[in-house]
Amino acid sequence: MANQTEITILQIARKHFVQNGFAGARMQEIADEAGINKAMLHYYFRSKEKLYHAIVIETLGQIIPKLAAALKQEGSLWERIERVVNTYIDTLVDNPDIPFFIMSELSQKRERFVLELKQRAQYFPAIKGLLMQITQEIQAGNIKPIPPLHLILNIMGMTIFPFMAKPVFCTILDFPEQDFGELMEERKVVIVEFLKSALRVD
Amino acid sequence: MANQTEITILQIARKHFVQNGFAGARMQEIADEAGINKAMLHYYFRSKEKLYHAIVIETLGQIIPKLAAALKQEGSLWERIERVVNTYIDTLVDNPDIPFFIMSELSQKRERFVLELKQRAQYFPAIKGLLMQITQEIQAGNIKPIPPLHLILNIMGMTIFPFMAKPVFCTILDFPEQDFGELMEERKVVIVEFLKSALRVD
DNA sequence: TGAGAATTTAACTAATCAGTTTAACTTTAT
DNA sequence: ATAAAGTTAAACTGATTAGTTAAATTCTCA
Repeated sequence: MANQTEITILQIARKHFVQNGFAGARMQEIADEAGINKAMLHYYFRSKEKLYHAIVIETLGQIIPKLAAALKQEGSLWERIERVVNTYIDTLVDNPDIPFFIMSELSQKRERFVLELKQRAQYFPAIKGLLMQITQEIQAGNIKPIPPLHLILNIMGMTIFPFMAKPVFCTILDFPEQDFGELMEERKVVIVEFLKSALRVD
Repeated sequence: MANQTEITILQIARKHFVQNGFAGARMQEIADEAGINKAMLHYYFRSKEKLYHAIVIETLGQIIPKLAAALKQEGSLWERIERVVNTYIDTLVDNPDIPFFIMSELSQKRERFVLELKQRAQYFPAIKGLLMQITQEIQAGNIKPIPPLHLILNIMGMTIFPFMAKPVFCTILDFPEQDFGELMEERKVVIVEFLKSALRVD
């Protein structure tokens, strides 16, 4: 179906944009690898710029709704944190080039990307809800005091960063790349336990 | 002096390569902004590829020796961790485009970059020393057991990730970008306290 | 002072690539 | 069946850009 073709194109094109940058990606090569020709590629997406933008939309669509769902569901602070960590890790194990694409967006089209984020502000209350829940738990004396923004940065950093650092990490520490997915699975437990230990009250 | 000119060119060129990718960066624009002309730019660096490579060398030189020094110095595990965290944060506050440049390297020239890292293997024993020290402290019962690789990922993630996520973080959480440096200064303390709390034994 | 290095300007080249066009062929739905 | 939409191949265009060259000017320092 056309729809399936479009999805294939978007996936392959994202790989090319990540590997070569916007200016370095070749419409001809994207078409070749997608099994269509250049005319068709323009027929579907009109221009390189519009193709790129379609990928931005697609990529945000792959992660923001899942994350918002994980945050919106009822549950204790720990259940929520666990869902967020698991959602990130599952998504990034399946789509390891997402962080690289977003970083290149932030490098090259920061303003436009931030605008795209703001248009999805509907999803953000979920994150602010998490912030509020952290504040409440601190006030109730259930977790150790910590500035909530720092806690959020800690959680996201521990969860997302390893996917970005994979090649450097594996090189410097002689860690085999094929075992990396397994290590990330371990992290689902390790991170939550680490957080619980860091935040438990005396 | 020629040397100062070269350093200026490298700084400006890195900015252009980050903002536009390798293929998208323009030798003419780099020359213009560096206050020289295109002929001079080629006179200094011979080609775009060699200029790019010079930036890789320069960038690695800005971070690896500092980090190795922070790790090599004598001291307790906590003194070392504190030095590493402070070194990263200071370097990244001063050079916020380094993470973006390295990510683009990892996206576009992963193999070559990994090779470049391996050539600096002399610096890595310092990191393995940290790993060993963690293992020893666990065995001595001074800190809570945790797989050392995960602990390293936690430290690096909490420290480095915020610099990568800055625009997303500030947008989603309505945090003013001009206060970001201050927040990172806070993190020097917050991260170490968080680690101590997470690793303290009952 | 004088030679060699550093720097500028401007024009040139060879190659590349996004996007268009045309003309033919195939599939799909009515 | 037939019209419309989907698809292909190939050639073309217009624009851009890395790298070169040559001729002139300025700087450096021995």
